[in-house]
Amino acid sequence: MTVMWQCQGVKPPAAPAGAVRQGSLRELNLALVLGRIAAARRPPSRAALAADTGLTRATVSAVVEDLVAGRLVTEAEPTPRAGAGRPARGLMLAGDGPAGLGLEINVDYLAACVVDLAGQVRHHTVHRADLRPVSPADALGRLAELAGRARVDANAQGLTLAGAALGVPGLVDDAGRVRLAPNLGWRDVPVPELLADHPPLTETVDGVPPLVVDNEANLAALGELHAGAAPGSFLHISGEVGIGAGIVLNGALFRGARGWSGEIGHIPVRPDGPPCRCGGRGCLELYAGQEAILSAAGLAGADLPADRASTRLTQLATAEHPAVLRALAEAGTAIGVTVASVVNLLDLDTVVLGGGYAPLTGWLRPPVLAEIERRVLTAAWSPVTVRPATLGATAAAVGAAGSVVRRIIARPGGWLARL
Amino acid sequence: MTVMWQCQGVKPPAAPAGAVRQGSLRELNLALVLGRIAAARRPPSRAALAADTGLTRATVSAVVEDLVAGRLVTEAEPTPRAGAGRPARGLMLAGDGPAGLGLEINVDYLAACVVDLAGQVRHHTVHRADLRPVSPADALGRLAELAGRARVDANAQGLTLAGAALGVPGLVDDAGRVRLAPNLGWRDVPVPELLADHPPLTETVDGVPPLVVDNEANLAALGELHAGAAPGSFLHISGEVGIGAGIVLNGALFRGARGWSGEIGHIPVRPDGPPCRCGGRGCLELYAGQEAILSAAGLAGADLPADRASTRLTQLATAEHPAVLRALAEAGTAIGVTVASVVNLLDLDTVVLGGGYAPLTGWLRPPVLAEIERRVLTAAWSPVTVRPATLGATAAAVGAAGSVVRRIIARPGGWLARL
DNA sequence: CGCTATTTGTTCAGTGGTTGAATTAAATGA
DNA sequence: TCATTTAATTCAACCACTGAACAAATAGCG
Repeated sequence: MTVMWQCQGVKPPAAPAGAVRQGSLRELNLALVLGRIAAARRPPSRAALAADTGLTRATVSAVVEDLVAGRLVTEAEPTPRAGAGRPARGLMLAGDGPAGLGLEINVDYLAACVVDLAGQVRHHTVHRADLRPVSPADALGRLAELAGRARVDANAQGLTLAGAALGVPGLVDDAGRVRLAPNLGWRDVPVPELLADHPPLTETVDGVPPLVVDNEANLAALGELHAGAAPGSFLHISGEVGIGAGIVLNGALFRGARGWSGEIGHIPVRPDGPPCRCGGRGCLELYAGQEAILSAAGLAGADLPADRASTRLTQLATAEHPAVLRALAEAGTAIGVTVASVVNLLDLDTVVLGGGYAPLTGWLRPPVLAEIERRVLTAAWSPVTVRPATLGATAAAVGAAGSVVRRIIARPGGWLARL
Repeated sequence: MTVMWQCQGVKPPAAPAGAVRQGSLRELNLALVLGRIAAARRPPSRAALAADTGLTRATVSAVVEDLVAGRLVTEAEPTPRAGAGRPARGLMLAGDGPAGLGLEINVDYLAACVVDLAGQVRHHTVHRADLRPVSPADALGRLAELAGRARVDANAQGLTLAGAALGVPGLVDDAGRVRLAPNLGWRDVPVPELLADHPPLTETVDGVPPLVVDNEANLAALGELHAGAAPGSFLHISGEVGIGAGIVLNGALFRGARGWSGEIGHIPVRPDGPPCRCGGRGCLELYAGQEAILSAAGLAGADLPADRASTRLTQLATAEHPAVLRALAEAGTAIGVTVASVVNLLDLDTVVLGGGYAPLTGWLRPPVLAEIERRVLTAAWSPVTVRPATLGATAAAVGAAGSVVRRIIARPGGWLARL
């Protein structure tokens, strides 16, 4: 049987860096103009784009024509603008063109969502189930079903899915294989092969396989990058059962030499502390992981599902439950020590608390900031912002879908060539 | 008086990202071809470049013509090559074109060097002096004198200086101002203003001021990137009086949001450890800084100059002096704990020990590797290499000069336009 | 020695894409 | 109503790359 559902991991999609042919020029300008349209707060006119990019109005017109023909851009209706002169026709991202499918497998739920070019979430399904006892093949089967329904819904809305991304709570290699997902109990799961039986969700576009598998913390950070008002560089920490981080540098996710960056949960906080299951000692996860916080708060036996734990902690903290407050202060201090290391190393000016940490930001922020103040050499000149993630619990799925859309915006040539 | 010696810090030189005009195309291909020539091990022919880049032979010929006219490339003499067919004419970087001037101010010496396009060090002067009691203005005056002599020597060799970079052991802001250089005793030193009195070393090329001021650890890492066989991403740790790090990601130095990345010396190793002068507690510098190692080795009172300390330690370690061996093992463990954090976070596969650590690598490596093994989640699948820097004590100056040359190679358009 | 095969480098017409100026389009305001 | 103003399109000119044909320079072979 031929593999119908091609798949890959996180290897950069053949970064060109090669010859700059004649046509590359147009491709670059398509990306440039589309990027400006996407980044603009209100629909810009062709003339404004010309002034903004430095291209001629003639060129912008030609480029925009291509983008409109490719259903990536539409003209906004009568623009309410003052002043004399012919009124500008605003340009905005099309709401009925290509869209991205985002998928997520987590410990206690599956999720699928569809995001259009403009970043709107057009479909969203969450399927709650404890997936630890389920085999990877079965879990992926259920996910494919969810994805199929998402596709039908998207098509009904006039959208065309142009790719999909899947977030998993673990390490993924270049081939899309899940090397290790401890909290899910997966090890060396060949996602591409297991999905080969299922019908493809989309066709390959521009050499990019329709499904990209990535770490959920990475995808959540990407979601934050493109949903929130986050700056070009920040650290996104997701506190779930484990603690993961996505590092966004200069507007791009940094994946590391092998795509395994962001393992912040196993940064040592106290090198001589208690042993961690990773083999090290005194890892952050032992002080600020979900289990650690719950047990410090005296809620160890409650056995709450992951998303409930955070809600419960928020309730108790709001009620000023002393043990919970103490547990959160301790966790915040540990996070702060770690974040101080990261900021000293990378000089980031923003830290986003995501996942289960997001609702707890009010209690975690003070100790985190205190440690940064104490330990970061440059803190005096340049304050570090600590803020909650703007996306909710589904950040990874939305971020996954957003990453697909983002790639289209960054390289529209591929999508247009497909026509 | 007009400022004759323009200056700036580390802000990226107006990253284009803007319009891709007609001419940009040529500029990109100039950079592409020149980059391949620079990266090739033996002088490639035009035909080989065409095959390599994907451009046509016709285009490569035209591009090369421009590069030769601009003195960036020369034809190698009769290439000893076998096989039938017209013999290829190899192309190599010109040894008599533009060159970079690298400068360094450190605690106990000043240095100036000139590096040509091919990466050869064509001039090198070190002026030893304890600069702590000297005023910044005087120190910079002496440096300007050194630079002037370097320029004369370079010109005598037929080289044209196309820019300069200055490394200082401290934090530098966008304007080239040294915000803080603790070991030098500098604070808020406006390098550009202080150098305004001195004659300019070069003219502005392509909008880039002739002098760029940067942290010495950053420049040393850049030097390693382009001298050593280092891969695209690595961490370069310089152990001097303080401990600095340069982070190279995907072949580019990562500077952080404000250019202050790499402050690895103040990453907490033991959050509750002894207080550090930075205000934190248990910083790496307290366990692996030069003073810490010397005092742990029982050499505290020796008061050796910075570069002698490392030599002395090497001698004693070679002689298996027990206290020294113990001190190095402890320092290595502290470095290892910190490096493990970094590798967990960034997934780097190479760590370079530079500065004073380079000659001590034999003793530092085992404990560093041991900590990585224990604490890095992905260590089992992907080994981390720990190796000494290939450049010696002058890595920063050479790296500074190299960074100038590197910019010309990356963007030859600017240099060619100057003609 | 001369011929062929082979590979390198150049020349030249053709084409795609941007430029700049002129032109058309559509509104405001006196 | 018409001048003014700004937006968008049209079109000849130009720049850089492409592809193919051609010239150059060598090795191998009879």
